[in-house]
Amino acid sequence: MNEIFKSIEEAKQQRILNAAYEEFSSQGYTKASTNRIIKKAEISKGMLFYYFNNKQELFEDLVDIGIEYLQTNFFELIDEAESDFIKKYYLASRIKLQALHQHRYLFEFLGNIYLHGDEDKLSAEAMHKMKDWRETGMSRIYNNIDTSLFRTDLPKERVMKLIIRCIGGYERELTEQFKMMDWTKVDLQVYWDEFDVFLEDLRKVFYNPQNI
Amino acid sequence: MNEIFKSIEEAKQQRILNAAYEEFSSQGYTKASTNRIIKKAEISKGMLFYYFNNKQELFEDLVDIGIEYLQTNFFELIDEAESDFIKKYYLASRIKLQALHQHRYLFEFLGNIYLHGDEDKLSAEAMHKMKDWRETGMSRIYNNIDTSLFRTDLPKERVMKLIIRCIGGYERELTEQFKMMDWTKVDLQVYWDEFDVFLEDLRKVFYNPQNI
DNA sequence: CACTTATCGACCACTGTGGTCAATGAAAGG
DNA sequence: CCTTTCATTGACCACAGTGGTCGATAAGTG
Repeated sequence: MNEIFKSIEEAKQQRILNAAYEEFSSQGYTKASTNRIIKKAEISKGMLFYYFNNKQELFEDLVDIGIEYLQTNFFELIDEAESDFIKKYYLASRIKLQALHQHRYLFEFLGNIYLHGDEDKLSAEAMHKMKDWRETGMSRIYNNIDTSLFRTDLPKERVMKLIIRCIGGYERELTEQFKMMDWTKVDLQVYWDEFDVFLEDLRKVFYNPQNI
Repeated sequence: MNEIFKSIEEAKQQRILNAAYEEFSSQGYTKASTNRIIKKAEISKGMLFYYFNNKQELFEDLVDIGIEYLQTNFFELIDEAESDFIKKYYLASRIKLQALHQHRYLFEFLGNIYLHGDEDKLSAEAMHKMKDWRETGMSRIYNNIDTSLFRTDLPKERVMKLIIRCIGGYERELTEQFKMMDWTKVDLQVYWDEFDVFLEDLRKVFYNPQNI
């Protein structure tokens, strides 16, 4: 798909990808600056346009590469068979953090495309891929849930929504904290321990006491 | 403080304020464009620099005006005496929505100043005012909570955190939905009804059954 | 009438944009 | 060894957008 770029030194690829993901995810397509990207990636201007012919193609390649990466390094690692929702979500979070470690801004990049109104920069094919990827990915997490574990005084769907909101709120707190520091160097164990406590609380609150 | 601006037609003031809040909150100080502001506010370039001498002063005035507005139209309306946390949070949300109706991007503007790294554009006085405003405002909501209403099998603080995360997640869902549509014209009653159901669920889940 | 105040947008110097390309170094092949 | 191919650079370009100015008016006031 882009032989030249894919044939260069892996570390350099990563530097360019991460710089570009960060720039596009924070600025959106139009305001993203190729100059800032090359500065952050520490390559010359000529090289960027040698690897990717222009801004548009760079963007398209980023989407393709990103989708493929998450496909193999996130969604496919989620255990569809696991039916305990909280456990499954926990495992998914761990995998997500693993992926974030390598491509810190990838999730933000793909998530913000629609937010920035950059859909029109996507080829019909890429758009289809993204939709597909999103749906099958989500279904991997949200399907095959054993709702009989839930407390019974509330409708299943509402329990599930509450759980999702709680975890979402927690994730948001964490990422906001992490934004401040160089979290690739932070000892994550502390945070995982806190996370464990949090999930136990969730169990106590949202599961049927018999099933804890 | 800025007599010229404050003496003009109220509707025009609002148009300018909203346009500026939107621009600064989404772009940050440096990237915010006065050209886009005047276009959105439908005034001429000359007028903007007639009311506010330059970009910097415009920004400072926005902060001052915003803080004052939220002081009288948000924080002071919160009933400090209310000790039922869920009820209080509900009332605060209603007041917030009321305020959002008039200045849609004000909360975002003030909230994002630090995020965008625009603290240096603030005078020491404004900085102090903001800190003060934040702290007393927050304490108005989070102080004087009757934690004896909470379920007793979890530490109070953890129950409270869970509640906050749930409501935060819910608010986020809503604002993301609202971003898509012109929500100043939406019938909000539907959403308030849903919100009521949601809060009842929270009660059931996080309060001691005796106290529901 | 004069004098002040409100309003406009063409204009300015300047910065940053995406993209090009002639020049050079490095590697490979015969 | 020379030639050809590939990798790499950054000065350079036309252009778009920037914050800010200012002389020309129009509107109001006394």
